[in-house]
Amino acid sequence: MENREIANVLAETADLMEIAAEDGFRIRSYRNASGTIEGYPERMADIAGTPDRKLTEIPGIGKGIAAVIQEILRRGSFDARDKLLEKYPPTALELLKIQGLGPKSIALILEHFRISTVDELERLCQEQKLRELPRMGAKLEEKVLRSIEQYRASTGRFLLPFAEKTAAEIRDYLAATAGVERVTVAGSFRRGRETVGDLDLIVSGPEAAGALEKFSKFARVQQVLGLGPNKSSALIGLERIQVDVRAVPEESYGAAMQYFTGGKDHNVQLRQRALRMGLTLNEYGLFRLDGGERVAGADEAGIYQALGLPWIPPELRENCGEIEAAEAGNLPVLVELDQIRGDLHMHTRETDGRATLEEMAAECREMGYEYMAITDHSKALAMANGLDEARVIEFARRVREMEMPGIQVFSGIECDILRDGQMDLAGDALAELDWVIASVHSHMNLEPAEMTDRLLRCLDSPHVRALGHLTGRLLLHREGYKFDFEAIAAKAASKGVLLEINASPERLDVSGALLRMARAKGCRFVINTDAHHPKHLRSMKYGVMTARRGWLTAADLVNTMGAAEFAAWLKRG
DNA sequence: GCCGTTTTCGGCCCGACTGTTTTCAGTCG
Repeated sequence: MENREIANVLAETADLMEIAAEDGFRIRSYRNASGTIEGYPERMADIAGTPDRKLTEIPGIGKGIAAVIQEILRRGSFDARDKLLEKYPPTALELLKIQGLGPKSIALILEHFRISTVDELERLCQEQKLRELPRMGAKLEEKVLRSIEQYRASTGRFLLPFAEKTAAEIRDYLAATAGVERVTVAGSFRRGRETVGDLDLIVSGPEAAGALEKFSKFARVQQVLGLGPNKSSALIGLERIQVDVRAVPEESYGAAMQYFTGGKDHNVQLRQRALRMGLTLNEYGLFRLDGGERVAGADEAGIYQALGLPWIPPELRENCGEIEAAEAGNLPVLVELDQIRGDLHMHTRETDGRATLEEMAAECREMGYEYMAITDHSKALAMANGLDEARVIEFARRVREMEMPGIQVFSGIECDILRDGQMDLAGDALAELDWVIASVHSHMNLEPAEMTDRLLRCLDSPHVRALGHLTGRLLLHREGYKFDFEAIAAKAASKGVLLEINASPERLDVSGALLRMARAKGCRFVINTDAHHPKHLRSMKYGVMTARRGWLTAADLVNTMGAAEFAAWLKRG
């Protein structure tokens, strides 16, 4: 059993304990343990299986939870969890995902109504039954109905780390088949979409058809949806993500990649272009209309070339001008992951991060960065133990004095933007720092005009160098807040304030389309991970994909600069 | 339930908003 699975069991149990109104601190211990285990570099199973090692070595894991982990490793669950699952339907956990309903409300609802699904909850609201319960009224019913809508819109889509991990597992599994030469992930994942609905894999080689058979026997298959000589589909894992695997002949490999990478509209444009040239394009290749002679198909670039175009990077294939740009020779040279020289937004234990300053710095250095910035929270974020002026200054001193050869560490802050647009920290404290990101973490439901004014106002602070996770969107969870993005981008450009491309796979909150708009207004950008743990630093790749979807080049970003150049840029008054 | 230690138990994260109240519980971040 993998750490992630153990962490899931513990986190779910914590949710159930919350519904059961158990002691809050005990619940927190379970949550803490879950987080620790998820990010722990060694497998729990290995530690538990080594005679002279103890799970209690791990901070946050004491005797109680160590025993629980042992039990989970043995049988997938544990006693206290089983008892909770007898008391509450397993779907109680699903109800917790509805924004606006917390554990107390769910416990109350489950006590009074025999419901177990989101559909039934919806009916309760529609029939105005919720208001029969204490402290629940019409407003809440409306709110829950809205939340259910949002919840439904997000189910069936998946965040990139899960999609990536699943795709890699299946790719490796299929690639290990004799006679399979190539296995590649296509689809929206290849285009770098922020979330994916399903996975498309293309397989080729003399035994490609055998790989389809093998795929249907993959250990994590929940349900086989179809299995033929050319294609197999299945739902994978408890999450039931649909995975389609297609076997194609070698000479069609590029055509299949092109066809199944999409996007749909890009492909329509491309096929129309082919027709105008007396050609026809499908997933098997590019052929002459008269006579059917094959023109291209083995590799993707050959297809574009035969259509009179340079190869177009997948991230651009959304039919938003990329074919015209390709034709005119104006495709941008998109930024690449290995051009990123530093990460400028991360947290430590000083506030709500899970690792120390030194641990974060060591990992950044390990990743080959030349520089980095520590940006913990400011005091308005009380739940994260945000820094006040005195702690900011003291912490900045520690950052500067830290011994970490090989990487330059800038002192920074992620400073809250208060409701009125003022910075959460006094100007003279901010002036002590090398780097200030301004972010919204509260009052996210302001009227658009008020939110716009708030953000415009914060741009007047001379200390602000970047706007952090500008739209506030949490993928599959929360919409971004409403404001006049163009106005903010225009002012940020004129003030020389960067827009952050937040690479956290739960955010990626500034879409490619918005990035393009901002770039047209003259904005520059920084890609940051907002890491709360060293492993989160590896999310940089998602930010780069998003930047590429925004047509950005290395020159549009500041963290592609070398350390000296970036330091000089920081110092510009 | 964990931690640290004062080795046997107390501290652990809290402010603001919302909707429902009529003084506050629940939720969120």
